[in-house]
Amino acid sequence: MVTLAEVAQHAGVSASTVSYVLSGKRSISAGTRQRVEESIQVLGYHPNAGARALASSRSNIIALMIPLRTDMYVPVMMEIAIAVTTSARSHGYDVLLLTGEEGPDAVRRITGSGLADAMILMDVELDDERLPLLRDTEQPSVLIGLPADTSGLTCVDLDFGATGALCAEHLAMLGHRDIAVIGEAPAVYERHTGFAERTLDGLRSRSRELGLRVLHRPCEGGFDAMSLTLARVFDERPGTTGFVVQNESAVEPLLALLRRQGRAVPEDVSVIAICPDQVAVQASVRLTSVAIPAQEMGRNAVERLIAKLEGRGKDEVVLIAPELTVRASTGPAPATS
Amino acid sequence: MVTLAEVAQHAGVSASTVSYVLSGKRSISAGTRQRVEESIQVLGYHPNAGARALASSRSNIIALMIPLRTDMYVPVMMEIAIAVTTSARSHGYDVLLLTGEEGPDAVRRITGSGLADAMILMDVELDDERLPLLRDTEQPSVLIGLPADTSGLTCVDLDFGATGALCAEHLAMLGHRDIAVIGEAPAVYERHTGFAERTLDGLRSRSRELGLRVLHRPCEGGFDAMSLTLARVFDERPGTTGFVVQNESAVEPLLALLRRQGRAVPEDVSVIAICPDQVAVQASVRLTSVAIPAQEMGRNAVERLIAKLEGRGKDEVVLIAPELTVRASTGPAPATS
DNA sequence: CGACGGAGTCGAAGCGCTTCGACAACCTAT
DNA sequence: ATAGGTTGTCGAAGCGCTTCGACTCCGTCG
Repeated sequence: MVTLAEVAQHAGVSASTVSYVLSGKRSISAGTRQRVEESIQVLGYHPNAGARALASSRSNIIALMIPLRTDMYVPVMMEIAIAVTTSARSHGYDVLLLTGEEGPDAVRRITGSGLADAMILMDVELDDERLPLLRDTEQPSVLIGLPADTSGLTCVDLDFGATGALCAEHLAMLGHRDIAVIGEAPAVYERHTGFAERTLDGLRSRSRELGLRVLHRPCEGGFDAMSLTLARVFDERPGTTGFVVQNESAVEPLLALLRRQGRAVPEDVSVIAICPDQVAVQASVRLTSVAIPAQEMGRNAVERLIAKLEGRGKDEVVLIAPELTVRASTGPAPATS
Repeated sequence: MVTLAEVAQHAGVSASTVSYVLSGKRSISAGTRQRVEESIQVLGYHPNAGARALASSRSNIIALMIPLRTDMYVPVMMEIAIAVTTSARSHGYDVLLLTGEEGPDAVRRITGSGLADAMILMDVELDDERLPLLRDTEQPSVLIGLPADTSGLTCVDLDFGATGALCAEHLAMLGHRDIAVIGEAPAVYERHTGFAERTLDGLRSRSRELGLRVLHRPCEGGFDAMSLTLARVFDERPGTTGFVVQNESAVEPLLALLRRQGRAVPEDVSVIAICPDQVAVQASVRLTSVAIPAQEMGRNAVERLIAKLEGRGKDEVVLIAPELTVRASTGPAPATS
């Protein structure tokens, strides 16, 4: 293992000089810099992370808490995680992966041990028990998601309220009157995960203004659950012609079921999905959708976090404006029979 | 920030004693131990990770390199990542997330800096450029996946060769004669990712023994790609009655297309998927499948790694035996027309 | 022309922890 | 009673790095 001291000796300078070459915190003559950099190359030097963390009290690590559960749509999580990791790296940070499993203790452990300089939390509940800890600590943090009380916090999220409203508007504009929302699994609501409720609120209040009737049904993913849910929807509101699907693992089952029932999409029934674009274009019908901008959320969160770490950056709530892309799954409401 | 020294003072012992209480590396009297533990509680002490790493030259961190690409089925990756993280935590390790993006440099950076004590690599190519580095270093590592040359390496993977064979056997037993393999995206083969080729090899050689005719077609996920692929399959081999699908994002499109063409599953056509069980039961037909045991792979990899870190544990290749579960998507081949 | 300031470098003092050797106190076995 | 072992505790020496103050050159300005 090569140390700073060895590099210094090899380059004929003092250890501190090498350190300053590395950090750029003091000016170094061109000649010295070059000699040092050569020695680093030749010896294959890599600064020791522990020593660096100890001396500077910065680990250059960002902690990322991802949900453990499997009832949330996973690709989105994965995409965010990768976006976070990639952009963190481009700022010189590594990412430590934590699962929600440990809960608030994980927050204590990380802030206490100085393992990470900052953290990003995903899957935030409306009244998340980790929040008080975050407010108390010096350690910068960013939430991906929106709790009920955002005071003293920085949050990044898709504007799910607007997303719901957008769906309502699109369907209303096409002349639909009875619409059904296929929501996330019941557990997601019980846990009071903000995004699901906010979507619904946004959709409902805009629907009221537009004179749409809304039926909301939570739904576990999969074919069987969707089948039951769909039956009950048409049972209760036979005239339903518009669907908004939030649970992505219900999308394909829904399409298959509608097909099987002889209801054509989009001639008889329109479907809007809230999902990443990739999913929308890969489905068995090219789906009109509101995109979940996973990449952007991850990148944005990292950028806020870095800003905070560097002293710029304030507490703020960033709501990304939703965009609805019209594809082949929505069309004018059929003439009333 | 509370330090060891403060705990020591509060408990009326020396710093080294506190350290020994924490590590258990020397015997401590019951009384002292208790006083120290109380002080730790009262003061809310958390050992500083950097200092600990520096002094002990162990960071208690495992690095996990996941693929960046999006052409691989993501839920499996996510599941493995979560399994790795969870079991690492239960052994007292944290997980550092790296994307394949950095390539071999990431390996150098991690081993050089002592940021992690060991690493787990996913998405291993047959002739992966990271392997020489791993063989050269002292740092323990485990691959999830199987390269061409496993000498000096520890690998954990599903036995994809046997998986392919198993699929062939099942279809042969049901009387099918012409089968098609819907493979991963072409890029996966070009990259020489081991699992895809091994599945195919296993399937082909067993098919030869059993007298099955095999048509293999790589396929990007999604409806459009699958539609093209399927057309070409039936064009070339109109008598195809059995499908083995490796690319999970092709499963639903395939089912939808078959339905649309009026081919009933499993009466006219049988479909086997290679995918996590959850996917198989949630599909629009309950799929006969060979499970990808993501959890087990993750857990297993961590256990081997810990064993190596503790000095037990040798280089070995662990191939998990595949299990085929018969569900509703396979049945006897239709009588030849 | 002397005082001054900036650029470039060095030495030394830690950062908070682990770990080694030393030592005191006690408990056996002779 | 004494040698020998255990057991429990302490002090001190680092681990490899950052960073502060100090120092030496220079070039510059009044």
